[in-house]
Amino acid sequence: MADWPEEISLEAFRRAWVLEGEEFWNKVFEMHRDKIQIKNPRVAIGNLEKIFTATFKLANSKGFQAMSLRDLSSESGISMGGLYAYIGSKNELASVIEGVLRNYIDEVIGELVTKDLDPVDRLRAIIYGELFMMQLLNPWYYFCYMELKGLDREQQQQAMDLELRFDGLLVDAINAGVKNKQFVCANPELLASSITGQLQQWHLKHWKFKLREVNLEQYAAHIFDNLLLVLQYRGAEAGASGIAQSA
Amino acid sequence: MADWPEEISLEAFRRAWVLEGEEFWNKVFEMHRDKIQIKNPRVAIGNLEKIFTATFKLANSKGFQAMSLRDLSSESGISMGGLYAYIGSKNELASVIEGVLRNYIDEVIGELVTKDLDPVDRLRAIIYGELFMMQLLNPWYYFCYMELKGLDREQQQQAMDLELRFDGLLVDAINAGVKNKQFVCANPELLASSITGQLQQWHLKHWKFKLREVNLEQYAAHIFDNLLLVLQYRGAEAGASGIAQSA
DNA sequence: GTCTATACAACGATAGAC
DNA sequence: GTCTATCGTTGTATAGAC
Repeated sequence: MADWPEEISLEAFRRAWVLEGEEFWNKVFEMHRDKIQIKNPRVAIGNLEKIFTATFKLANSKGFQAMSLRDLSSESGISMGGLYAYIGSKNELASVIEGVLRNYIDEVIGELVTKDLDPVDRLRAIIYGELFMMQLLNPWYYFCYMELKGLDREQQQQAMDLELRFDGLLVDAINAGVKNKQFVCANPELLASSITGQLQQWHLKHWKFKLREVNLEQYAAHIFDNLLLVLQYRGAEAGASGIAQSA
Repeated sequence: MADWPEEISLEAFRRAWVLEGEEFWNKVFEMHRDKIQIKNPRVAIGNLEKIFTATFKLANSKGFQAMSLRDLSSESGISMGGLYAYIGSKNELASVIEGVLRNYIDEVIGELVTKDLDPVDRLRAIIYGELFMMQLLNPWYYFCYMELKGLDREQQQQAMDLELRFDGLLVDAINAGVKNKQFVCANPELLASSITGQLQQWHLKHWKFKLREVNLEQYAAHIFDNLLLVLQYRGAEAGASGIAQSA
């Protein structure tokens, strides 16, 4: 568990939460150590990274169902027999990926709710935090979004519950601001859904942001500034995000 | 080709454009008559509807790749041999679905650009029109969104081009309003992308709207009213959509 | 712990009877 | 125009050598 950084930047977020590198894959290994035949962590961690990375490359371009384990074997450089020392079955591989991501999101969300922030700062933290997560775990998010319907019903429900919980964070912050008379909002739940949908665009429509040459900070400021305008927050027009508005 | 209705309602849109019933499936049949072995329209149209409807039911719940032609055969009530009188191959079936939808969207968009509307009315027409389309062709939209990466690169590009063209409609309307000094907007392209993303939520997150008991008119008004707030359009707070704001 | 070789079920697709 | 029967291929998964 980590602390939310005081400074809001991708670099500070990257330092506060371990979502890449050897330390990250070590945590992934620990999370389903029991479902794996290989006991030696040093060898398991390296191969897990190979398998997951290859899965993302193949599934996120042609689709998980269209990816065969022969594809995965040649892309990861691990033989078909070797794969089964790590994954149990093809469907379990997808299930594990969803489980790991959901676990991480839960952890970050759980830490956020303990923070005592005023409504504006809270909304900023949620928006920037989720976008930083999506940036660092981009292929994980995209995979889980696109392949969710391939999982069993229980897991689909857990993913939907998580999304509702995330919406709930936004709703609570909006309602707090409405109570303060800082915000005006007729339907906080619908507005929260809109924000969540816009955040998810960052991984769903990566091609478009690349084409438009929009970077993460610009997109975060765009969502946040527009949200304050919708909430009719005073001072919103001046760029209340505290970060330069995109040109 | 049809005329855009003066009144903005799903019923008026439904009357203006033929997107359901026998007449609709007849148009679908005409659109790829040459790729089909069956010549008798009366029998072909009925089976086409069965095949497409069954495909949507299966693909939109478990995924197109995970759906076997044996599944499709039993769901549609047409034998495996019979299917091949209509579809050429499994991949071509997905390709045809994307082609039909893109064709329809192009037609509606093409008709819209010929209209001479002021910026606010134009934005309203685009938002409501696209949502009405998504409502009537819901399974088509969802299928094309989720299965796009299974199609060949050329077709993926055409789908992305269409989305950029749709964003372009919004950008033009926003820019016209900025020129008129009706709107304030620093980055019309990014705002247009946000709107498109929010519109697509209507078919992507159907479960959530159902859970929240949000209907189409409420969602349309939500997007439109918030857009006017973001554009700092005077009178936006009063619910400029002309339709009662959701409770 | 990783590999090659293989089992065998399920797939897309087609031929030919009706 | 639609069906049943069947083809060859490819898929997931495993056994057993190393």
